[in-house]
Formats: sequence, C-alpha cells, structure tokens
Amino acid sequence: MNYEDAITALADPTRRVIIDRLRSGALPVGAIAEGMTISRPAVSQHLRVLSDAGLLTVTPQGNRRLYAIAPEGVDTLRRYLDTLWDDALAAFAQAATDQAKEKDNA
Amino acid sequence: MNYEDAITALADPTRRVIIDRLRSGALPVGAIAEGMTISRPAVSQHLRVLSDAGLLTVTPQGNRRLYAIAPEGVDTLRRYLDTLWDDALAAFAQAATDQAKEKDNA
DNA sequence: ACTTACCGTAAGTCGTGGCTTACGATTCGT
DNA sequence: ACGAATCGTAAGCCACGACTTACGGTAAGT
Repeated sequence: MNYEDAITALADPTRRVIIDRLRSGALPVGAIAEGMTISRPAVSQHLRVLSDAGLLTVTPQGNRRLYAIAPEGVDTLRRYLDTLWDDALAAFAQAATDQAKEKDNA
Repeated sequence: MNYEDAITALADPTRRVIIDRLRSGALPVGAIAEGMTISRPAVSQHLRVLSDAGLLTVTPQGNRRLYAIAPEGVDTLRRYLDTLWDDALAAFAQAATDQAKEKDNA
C-alpha cells in the first residue's frame, strides 16, 4: 500500500510487461506467461511481488487465478509523483525569480 | 528522457532521499551528502544516475555543482502512470459490468 | 605559487534480486 | 477414482548494482 513497494515493483522491465498485458483486463497466469521468454514460475514470482506491492488483485476462479491491475495501488504512486511534481515546479519558479534578482544587482 | 530510466532511478531508497532533499531547491553535492550514512562518492554516483535519467539538472557554479530536480523528467514518469491509471479504471469498470451481466444469467 | 576545498571517476568487494528446475497442492474432466 | 491441467513454493545459481577506498582534476583562498 506504500508507494515505495509500488515503485520498486514497477522498476523491473519484466513486471512492466506483465502490467501492460493486464491493461485491457484480468488474465490467468498461463495467459500472462504465454509468449514470454521467461518460465511460468518466474512469472508467478513477479505476480507475487506486484500483488504484495498492492498493484494487482487476485481472484481465484476454479482451477485458475485471475490477476488484474488494482487502481488503488496505481493511485498511491500517482499521488507521490504529484507532490514531487508540485515541489519541483515551485522550486523551479523560485530559482527563476532568484536569478532575476541576481541580474538586477549586476 | 524515457520513463523506464526514471522509474529505475527512483526505485532506489537512497536516491529518493536525495530527491527529497532537493524538493525545496537546488543544492551542491556536499550539502546533499551532509548527514547521510553513505560516503560522498556514493552520493555522486547516485546523482549521476538521476541526471542520466533526466530527473536532475546540473549547473556548475564556480567550485561546486548545483543539482536540482528537473520538472520535465518527473512529468514523463507522471504521464506513464496517468495512462496506466486510465486503463486500470477502464478495465475495472468493464469487469464490474461483466460481473453484473453474469449475475443476470443466474 | 601553494594549499585547501569540492567533486567526479576507477577499481574492487559484497549483498540482493531475478531466473531455472524440481516438487507439491488443488481443481477440472471423464 | 484417476489422470491432466493450473499454479505456488523451495532450493540453488548467477549477474547486476550499491558501496567503499584511492586517486585526479579544477576552482577558490591567501
């Protein structure tokens, strides 16, 4: 649920591929691993990391397990970047005005 | 400039500490490393990674080098998460309606 | 000019994380 | 009830990255 785990999970390229495959909707593990270069257990491990980070939800359905993107998890990371964005803009504007003042004194 | 490098750079906890220290404005390397548990060269290496990822700007000023958050770099990552957010919401809504239909057939 | 301060880079060590194969558990089909 | 399918976990291997110390290069102070 914390943004640290979320950003760590999304840092891996393979996990971003998995996320991309789930963009259009939930999928079972086999369908996710289909066509990928790594083994299915490896995909399972990645799914585990993504779930623990709050980025995926799991719904067991009979024999299979459906994984889907958890909007709430994405939102926590989004909010972190929003605050960083706000601060970065404010600091940038401040630096611009400071530099203008500096030029006045010249 | 690509979001992959940006998210990889932000995945490291130490680098997030550095980013946090720059939220209020630009700082030289010595001021950033001040009070941190790691050595100053280690901080330099992290600054290098963050700069290469487009998240920081460097402005040499006499003896020192000022590092500041690059709003543009933060924005690229923000946009990636926005698209992910949109898709996640759409898939989530689709799944909800599907489940409602399923209940109708019962 | 000489020293001091500030910073980046090189080389080397070590832990962590991603991958594989092997195995066990659960559920569906017949 | 038995075999097949789907999936998670354990153990082990290996590369990558984060850190250290040591060094060099440039600018400021006196």
